[in-house]
Amino acid sequence: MARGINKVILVGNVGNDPEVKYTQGGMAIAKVSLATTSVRKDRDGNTQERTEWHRVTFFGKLGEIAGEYLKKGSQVYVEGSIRYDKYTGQDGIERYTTDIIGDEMQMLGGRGDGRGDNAGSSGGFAPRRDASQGGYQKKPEATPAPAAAADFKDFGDDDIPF
Amino acid sequence: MARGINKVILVGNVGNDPEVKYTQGGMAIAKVSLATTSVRKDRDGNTQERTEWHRVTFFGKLGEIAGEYLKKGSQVYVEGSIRYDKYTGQDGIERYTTDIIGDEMQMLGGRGDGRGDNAGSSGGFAPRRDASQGGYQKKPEATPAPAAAADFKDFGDDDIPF
Amino acid sequence: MARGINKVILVGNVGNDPEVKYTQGGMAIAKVSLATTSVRKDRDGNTQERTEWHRVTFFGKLGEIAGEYLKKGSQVYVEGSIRYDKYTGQDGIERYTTDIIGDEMQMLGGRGDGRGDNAGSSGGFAPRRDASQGGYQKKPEATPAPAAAADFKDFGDDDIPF
Amino acid sequence: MARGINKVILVGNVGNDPEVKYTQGGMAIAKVSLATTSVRKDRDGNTQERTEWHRVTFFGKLGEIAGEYLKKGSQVYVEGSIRYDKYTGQDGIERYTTDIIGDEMQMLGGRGDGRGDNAGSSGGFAPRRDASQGGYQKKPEATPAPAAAADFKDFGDDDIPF
DNA sequence: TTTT
DNA sequence: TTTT
Repeated sequence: MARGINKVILVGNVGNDPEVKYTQGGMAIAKVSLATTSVRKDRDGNTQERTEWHRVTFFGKLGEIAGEYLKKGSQVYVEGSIRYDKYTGQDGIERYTTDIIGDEMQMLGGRGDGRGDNAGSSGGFAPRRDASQGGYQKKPEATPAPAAAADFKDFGDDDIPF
Repeated sequence: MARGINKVILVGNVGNDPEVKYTQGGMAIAKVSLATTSVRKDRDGNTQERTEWHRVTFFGKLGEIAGEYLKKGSQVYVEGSIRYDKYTGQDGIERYTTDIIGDEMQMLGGRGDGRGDNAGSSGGFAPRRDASQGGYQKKPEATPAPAAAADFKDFGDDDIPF
Repeated sequence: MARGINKVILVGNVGNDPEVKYTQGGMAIAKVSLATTSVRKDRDGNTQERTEWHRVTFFGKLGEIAGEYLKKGSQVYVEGSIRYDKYTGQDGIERYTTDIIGDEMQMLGGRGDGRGDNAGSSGGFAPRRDASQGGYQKKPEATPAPAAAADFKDFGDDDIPF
Repeated sequence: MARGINKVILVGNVGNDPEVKYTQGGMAIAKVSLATTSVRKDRDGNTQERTEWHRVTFFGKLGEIAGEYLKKGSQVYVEGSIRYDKYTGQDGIERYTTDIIGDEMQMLGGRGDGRGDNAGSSGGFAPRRDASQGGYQKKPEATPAPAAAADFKDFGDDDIPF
């Protein structure tokens, strides 16, 4: 019986173009690193800065959207949960990983790349140019058109009046 | 184009047994009041306490679960969004309402009712006894068995490995 | 005794330049409207869009920062709580208001990549030009220099190692 | 310049009595494991359950409160941030840890009805009996009386009217 | 290691 | 209207 809430909310900048691969069943898995930086004053009055790099994974349709629209430098809102895994490396040593499994994503800042070279775009968010070659594995079949970059939230129950 | 995040997280105690009604299409709509109380010290060192009463609405399957399992006094986690509405009363005066539209709910505290009279129950959360008469409107048709009280989160994509 | 969590997380666009006033004790109170828009498909496959306008209030130092840095159109992250109030208008009619009391704020989108080509700028977010005249009431005394626009989070305990 | 939001919200059950130690400066550091369990149906209709064990650390006053009031089995709400660290073990191997740094905590479920029959108790949550011996290190000096177990949120600015 |  |  389920017990508990495991929720993560991140706003940060993506450190790399997404890596996208597909399961045998054709489900997309997109991975990015996401940086969140915080500042504080230490007791000497000096400003201290610290950056956490989150490994964020998106599955399914959201993985496809992330693979299309996120790129190095994008500022993004991510909501998801923390997942801890353990594996044994080829060297026989047990290692641990922590991943954020994203279940909602929203691009921020209009022209989130900051390279500003897509002037003339009416919206600000464009698919990455190399998206069709991107990732390290092709999707085996035709990709359904990604949902508008708009809001990536899944609205489950179509009956619900907003 | 969607822009924005509108997210509310509440943990509080329910002030009343849920009111449940059904749309013509058979969708459940459950409403409860939820109290969240905060304390702080004022500048005189006195403890000040303030309670907010949130109007929480659950639609669809979650509405059915809420109608079955929540009752006056239940401690509950609710995640949802804020919705503002405006209507004109019969007196011709415009009025405004604020509702929390719940899209996740989880009961807290094991036997959240405190009436402890359902001894023998193996779990602690039992449907309200009067659920079948509850609310102010009957559901027009047979209610599908509610999901286990367990975890009320909708897991959208069955492909996603946890 | 306090019971409950009342937390709101918003990402949206500001609808107006902030209104700032000061209490007799000199505490800033800044108010803005913040829009969050969501989209969904209705059962006919049409895209439906709905915008909520949140009334957001910032107190104290955060109110000063909001008053300086937010302006109409700013995209912003806000974390806070919901507060419901009731008052009786001059017409003798009871009315209700809902406000989001912000306790954390972070500006978004301002060339978040850091590769900005206007090197020499300290960061991308500039105070509003008319900030010194802004608002509808002056602060009675000298304003302490606002914290760097950077991260508006209050780090309470200086002892805590990040 | 700070950029980003790194926020975690957990509701779960504590797996062990807290371990509390103190820095040379006398600051408490309390650590607990917190379990969050989720369920979902796999594609064969079988119920799958998965538990994440979060390492949660509380510093300062909140660490003292956690050390006093949390115990194995407690249900608790925690809000904080994720922190990743890397260290080299005595075996010379680099290892990584992930911790949740708690900055708000609230105990849940403590006889949420309030009609409790052990009148005379001040409230439902009692300090752990062995708190004075608890943890694996003593605090070097007198502990300031912990804040009421009530609400552990730090209200920063005493001027703020709720 | 928790909880249901 | 809840809860402590």
